[in-house]
Amino acid sequence: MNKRAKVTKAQIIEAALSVAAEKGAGKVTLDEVAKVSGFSKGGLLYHFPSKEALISAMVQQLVDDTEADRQQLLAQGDNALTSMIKAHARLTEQVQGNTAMAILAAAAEQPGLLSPVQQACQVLVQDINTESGDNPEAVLLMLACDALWFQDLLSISPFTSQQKEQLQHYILRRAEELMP
Amino acid sequence: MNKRAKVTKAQIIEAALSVAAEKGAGKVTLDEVAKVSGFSKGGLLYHFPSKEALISAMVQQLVDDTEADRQQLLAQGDNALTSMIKAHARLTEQVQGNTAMAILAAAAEQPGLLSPVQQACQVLVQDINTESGDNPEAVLLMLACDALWFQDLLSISPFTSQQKEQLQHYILRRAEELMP
DNA sequence: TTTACTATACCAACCAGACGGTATATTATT
DNA sequence: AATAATATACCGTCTGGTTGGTATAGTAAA
Repeated sequence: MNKRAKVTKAQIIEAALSVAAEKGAGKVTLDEVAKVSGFSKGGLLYHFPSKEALISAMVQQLVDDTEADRQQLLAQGDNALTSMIKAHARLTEQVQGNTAMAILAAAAEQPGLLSPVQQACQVLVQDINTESGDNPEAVLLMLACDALWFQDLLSISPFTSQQKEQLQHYILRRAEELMP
Repeated sequence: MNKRAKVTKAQIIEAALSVAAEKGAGKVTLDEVAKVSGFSKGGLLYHFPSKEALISAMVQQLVDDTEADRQQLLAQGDNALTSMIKAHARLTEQVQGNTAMAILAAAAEQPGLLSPVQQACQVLVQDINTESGDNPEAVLLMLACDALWFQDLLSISPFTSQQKEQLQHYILRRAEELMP
């Protein structure tokens, strides 16, 4: 797969994510993605052999991006818990914060497409448990962080952005206390 | 609205929830719901003037049921935080645990349909903050509880059911310590 | 108590448009 | 020229929604 195809694929995925964000996770149709991306429907199906393949790629990109962020933070010396928290915060702050919409699009299309996400979650929990010596407090902080993310994803967050930031700082501080 | 209509509406909603759970949140079509519920498509549209109205009713039922549970626990003397945690646990344990699928179905159809959920969340946070004197620890416990629920909803939970139970107990214990 | 009327609850058939996907043609790139 | 990339034109199916109608139940007048 050369560079041009990669760029095109990325554009298509980005368009699909924005459709999901604006019209609803279940409204990701090939016609609409074609219109938004500027490519024709035939063009989409050249790069992704089916709609399912497209959504699967969206999910994979989300998983890969998040994992890359986390690995980078780990390499900088952060522990598993704080790196996870920071990686999540980055996802939320993203200017084009639609990346996570892949999850809802997959849940709408076929829940089975989410298994890469589950696997990534399992690895994460394992890492955190190993590092914290199975301290449930660590998992609790991870879950709280997750919830803020889920709430944003569904646009049901009861917090203002400032409150969310404060909460994230609070969680991060607690994590640092926990794993010095 | 008399009893018969109420029963029929409930049956339709139940069928819609099971379709969402089995086929995916975006696959809730009138045809499929008609087939599963045993009513005709015309019958559905007699009770719910549009698909959107049906999904909206699903969301409202979820909000109402949860709020009823919570109020009952509050009346028994529980505080806002522990009653919320217990109400969430009940939702998860429900034999026909599809109720929460309303959220994903709404996210698939039109994200705006989720605003009742957001309002309910706001009330919840307000109650918890008032009772705890704005102690962020209380919100943190609420979020952790939420996350377990979201993970189940999307079938991406990295925990076994036993681990989930343990975590819920841990959260509940912490909540009781926090608000004696 | 029968009869006429009305409202509720539901259904089968249909429609116009949207859907995912295919087949084929056309244009760029190498 | 050969291959990769994109566009156009369709096709069969499914979609949300409409229509006209039926059966049942209640209600009121005779």
